Amino acid sequence: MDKSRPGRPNDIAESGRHFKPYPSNGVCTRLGDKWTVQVLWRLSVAPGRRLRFSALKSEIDGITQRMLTLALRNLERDGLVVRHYFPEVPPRVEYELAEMGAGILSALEGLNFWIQDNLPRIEESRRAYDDAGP
Amino acid sequence: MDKSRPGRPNDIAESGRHFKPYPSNGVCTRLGDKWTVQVLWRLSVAPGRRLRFSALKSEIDGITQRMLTLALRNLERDGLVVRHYFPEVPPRVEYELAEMGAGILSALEGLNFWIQDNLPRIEESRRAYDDAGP
DNA sequence: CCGCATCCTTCTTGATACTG
DNA sequence: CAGTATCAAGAAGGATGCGG
Repeated sequence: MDKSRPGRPNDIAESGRHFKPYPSNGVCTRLGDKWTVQVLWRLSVAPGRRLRFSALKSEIDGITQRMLTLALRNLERDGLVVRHYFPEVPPRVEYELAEMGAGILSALEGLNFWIQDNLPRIEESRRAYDDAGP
Repeated sequence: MDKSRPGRPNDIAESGRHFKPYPSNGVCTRLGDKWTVQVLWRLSVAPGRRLRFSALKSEIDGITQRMLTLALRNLERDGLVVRHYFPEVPPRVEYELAEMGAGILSALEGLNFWIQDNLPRIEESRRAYDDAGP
């Protein structure tokens, strides 16, 4: 299990066309990460459910090239997104929301509504807890 | 913004009764972490929606005292769980699932079903992707 | 344009010992 | 029993440079 290496960052996560996927591969973990749901959402509202890499990058505020690439690779690997590569010059790559990708977004609607309805109360609870403070 | 300290771990996250909450405080981030949903789930199926700290700890396989404490503190702060402290000897503490805690579990049902239905296909997609590559 | 490599920082989790 | 404190390690995210 390679317990040998000391505590530096891993910096695994890719190499060549077939990258090494994230160590944490649970579905919920992926949905909880910083960018994945945003990527799925942007694709779902795009015409033809497709967007170029650069379009995604400019629509998602604050994402870096590296993190967008990683998110897309993991989504592709899971079958939630399809990658279309056009070997032109300069190259063009489009990402398309797959059936399963649309499905998981629907499955998230209930949670989405709940959060919209309850976030104010959660934030109030946090304020109260913090004010009671140390 | 205190950029001074070099790249060692933070080890923030608590101190005294009022701990310092996780920096990432989005609801989805919390749900994506390793233990929170498990804790909510165990409480929801317990009689009276209540369990002692030690009961939770023994029911959730692999969780450490530290991580259980942190998960419960964050849930309490968000108003999803209520902490009942009994100053006996030895002390007893019970955690109760609050209304909002039950609500978020219901909101997660759709996602839960989706994952059950689609996990086999996701795993197959992962195998195919990994096999195709180097 | 798209994306990989490298380096670095921050966040999250774990192991262990100790206490009211 | 139910925590706190401390140390350590692993994983996620960001900045930047290079290349087909």
